[in-house]
Amino acid sequence: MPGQRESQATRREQILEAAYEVALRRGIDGLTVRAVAARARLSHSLVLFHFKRKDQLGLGLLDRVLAGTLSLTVPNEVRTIRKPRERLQALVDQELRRMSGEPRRLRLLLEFWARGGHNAVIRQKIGAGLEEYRTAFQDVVSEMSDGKPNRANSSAGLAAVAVSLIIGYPVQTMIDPKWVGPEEYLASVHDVLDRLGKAA
Amino acid sequence: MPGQRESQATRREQILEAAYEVALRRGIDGLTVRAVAARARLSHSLVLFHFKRKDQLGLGLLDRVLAGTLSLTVPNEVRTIRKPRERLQALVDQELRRMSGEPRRLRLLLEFWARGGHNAVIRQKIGAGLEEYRTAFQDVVSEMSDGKPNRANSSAGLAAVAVSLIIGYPVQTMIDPKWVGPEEYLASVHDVLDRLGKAA
DNA sequence: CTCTTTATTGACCAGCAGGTCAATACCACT
DNA sequence: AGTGGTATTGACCTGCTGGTCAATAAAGAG
Repeated sequence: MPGQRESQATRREQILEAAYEVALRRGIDGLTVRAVAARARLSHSLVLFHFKRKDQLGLGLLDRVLAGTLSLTVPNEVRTIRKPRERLQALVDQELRRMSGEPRRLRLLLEFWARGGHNAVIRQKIGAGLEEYRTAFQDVVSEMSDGKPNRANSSAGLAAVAVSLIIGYPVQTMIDPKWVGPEEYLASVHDVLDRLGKAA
Repeated sequence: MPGQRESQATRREQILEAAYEVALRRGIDGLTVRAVAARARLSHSLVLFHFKRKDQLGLGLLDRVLAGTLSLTVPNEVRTIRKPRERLQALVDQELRRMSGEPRRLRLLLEFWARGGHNAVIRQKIGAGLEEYRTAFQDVVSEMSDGKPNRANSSAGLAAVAVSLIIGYPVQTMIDPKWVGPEEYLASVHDVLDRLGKAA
């Protein structure tokens, strides 16, 4: 006996929300069609009706996670900083704190990330998000090699390094939270970036 | 009808080797008792005989992976470098290349890492390996804040940053291999580390 | 040679997974 | 009121999973 009807769009959204919560708690392994359905108080057939296959549900969830993590918004306070070096610093600072702020979501992204090694679609999706993220970074600091461009401050390499520094901390933290505090890590990062671009 | 007999130790090793190969190809999801048994040309009951539970097999495999990735051996050429800054550089260089050298193994570690979020035993094991790894790093560069120790070159924070830089590159690479080449990345890292510790 | 121990196997089981399908109730339109 | 499309459901199927168990063969002890 069918229950309450809903529009396609809102149901999909509701299911994705349930999937997100399930994945946060039980991990991607625990992301079973039936678990999601139970969480959303729906029959598991209905979930399969809206997302034809299970992987489509997973990919939908991945989009959600990517939008939450690998999307860089540069606030005006940062954009208006004149010195590119300080701009980069402020941005790294902001993103590091943002990533650390929601560790469970990042952990979920990391799970997808690892699976990207065996799943081409996942790899491609994350690749697109990551490229966009790095490019945004690159744009913000593109003028850093200002005048004397050498191989070392290639903006592409610099963006990659920045990403490493940003995701590196929460990734280490999720394995042992009580190692280095964020202040200590950020201090080292600051010190490293601070001297970047200055002539020796 | 039982087949060839083997000593406990060698069989365990053989099974672990098979598990490693299976996990490399199919990922941890694909790491099923039967798949491992088939790979080792054994009955799946025998695998369960040597590793009482499936998770014990997984943990044994994790030990193997950790020993291969998060163990730092400092060669004499590096240890005898006099300036701590150059020593750190050489070490980061070596480790970055080593990690990038066997990307599939690092990918497997990353899978375990992600699962560490939901599994306390895994988290603890990786935590121990990671701590050892960082400590070794810390020891090598402990004299960097040489004379004028400020909060920025706290060796703990510096070790964490180094680890971020090292694992950050192959982790990004495994998602899109054709972004920044290792030379470009290493150049940026060099540049960043090169200026570390120099007075402004 | 016998007896015990132990590594090995195939048969079997229960549980849960994803997926299919016919039946059904709700809604919009005429 | 009737009609058709569609969201929703429960029952069902098949395949694979981890795990158990009794039977069996090899090896060693006496």
